[in-house]
Amino acid sequence: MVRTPILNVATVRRLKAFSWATDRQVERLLSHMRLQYVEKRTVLFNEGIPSDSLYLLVSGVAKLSLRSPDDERVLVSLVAPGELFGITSLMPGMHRAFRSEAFSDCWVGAVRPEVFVTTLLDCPFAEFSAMMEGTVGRWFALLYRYTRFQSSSLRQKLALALLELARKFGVQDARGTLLILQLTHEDLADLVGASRQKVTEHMKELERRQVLLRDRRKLIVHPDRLRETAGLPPDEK
Amino acid sequence: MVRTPILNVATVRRLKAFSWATDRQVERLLSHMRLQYVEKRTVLFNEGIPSDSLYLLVSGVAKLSLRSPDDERVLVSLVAPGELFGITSLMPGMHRAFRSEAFSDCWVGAVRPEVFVTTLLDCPFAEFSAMMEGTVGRWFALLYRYTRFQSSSLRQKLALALLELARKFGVQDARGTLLILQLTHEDLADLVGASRQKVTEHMKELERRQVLLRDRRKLIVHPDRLRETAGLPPDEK
DNA sequence: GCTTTTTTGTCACCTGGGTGACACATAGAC
DNA sequence: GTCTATGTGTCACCCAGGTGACAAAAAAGC
Repeated sequence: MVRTPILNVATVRRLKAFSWATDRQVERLLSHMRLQYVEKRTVLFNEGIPSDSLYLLVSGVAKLSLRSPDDERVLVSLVAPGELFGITSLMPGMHRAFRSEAFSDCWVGAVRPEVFVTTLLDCPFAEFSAMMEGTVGRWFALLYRYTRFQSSSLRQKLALALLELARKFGVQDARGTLLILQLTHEDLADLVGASRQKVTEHMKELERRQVLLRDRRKLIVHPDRLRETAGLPPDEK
Repeated sequence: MVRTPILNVATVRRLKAFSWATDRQVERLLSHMRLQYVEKRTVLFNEGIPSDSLYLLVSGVAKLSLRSPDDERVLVSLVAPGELFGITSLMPGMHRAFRSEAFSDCWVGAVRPEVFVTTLLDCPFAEFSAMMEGTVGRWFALLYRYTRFQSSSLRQKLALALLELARKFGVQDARGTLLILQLTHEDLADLVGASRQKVTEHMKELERRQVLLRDRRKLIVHPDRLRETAGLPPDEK
């Protein structure tokens, strides 16, 4: 028999995430929080689905993971009691980046992100979330890339890195997406954490396979073929 | 001869980061922005120093990097024109996580984070930044770990992962820091992106070296020795 | 133009860590 | 307690990618 934990204002205010909030704010927040018991191994949300809730882990341990192209599981992080998770819900229209499941039996509180923000910060949710996107959104993309790196071959890492560069520095061109950037193989090597020599080899190979081509020292890439070599699904944007 | 770029309201509003702001907000923000020219290879800020400015890259390319224990440079990201960077300044008392330098000659605008937040969001900076820390702070820590992973051996990765776990799940114990968590070697392997077998080998080795010990299936670690094996400086907290 | 420096391309060789296989230990389940 | 699951420890073998070395090709100075 599982006893429902008591979530009172004093308990919550002791958590680092809320130490700065007032009693009234915490009170209001709690009144909007749906508490649920989640059994070990149960999936709370999956990667890729729209995110409409922010979670507070009340007790137990939660796990954030993702499934790589070759179907390996990457354990991104373990969530400790008192932590907030499911943060993608704070950014407009963003889908879940990771899957979350209970690592042990858990008590979890869920709030709508709008309630969370307006209660604690007293500013419109739309503005807050646009702000988040403009500032930390980029960091998120980075984290995403690095978690993918975890289980990738050098070739895949290169493809992932080039995709990111294409998104940031690419302009359309008759032959593909032109990167307006002077990148040496050494720069790429530093970006993917590999040796310069191997990067040279793989870049040659990618040229041979028509995934990219070079005009002097400018790169022209084929995003869809890059996605393919990176083992990503064929474009969702 | 370098021409100072013109930063007017219309130009700035076209940037993704500000598309949602009003003319008046952007105007006020610009009036508080110090524009500076940064020559290629010049360091804008170094890792570890207090962060008191938020930057907008106006033109050129900036580079975020870090120096790993064995002195390799890790290129974390390249910043494109129109992007904000130096985001650590939005979190209370946080130091720069990465070094930033000009990858090409750049024009950069700097604002105080308080001005940025109060202008665009009209809510107290202290609250906003506490909120950021409680929500995305954790993601930052993750990003930090992953960037470090980039140039680490398996042994170092393990040490880094265990340090993070100790911070989250550790309780003081006569023999060290006890992790209140039932972790299998397979879990650890998924966390650092390695095979279960090698994790077993390295864990044994760490036990032999007295970096950690096991009581049944609970781990007791020695954070300072872990820092050492991870190649981190001996604790700054 | 010529010279110097920086990048690229390609070797041959080495090593950290992946893989599969299997024995042994531990911990739940009953 | 016994039985069965799930973890742990340790092999032998293989391969992706690191390292060093050096030649060829581009850029950058001048």
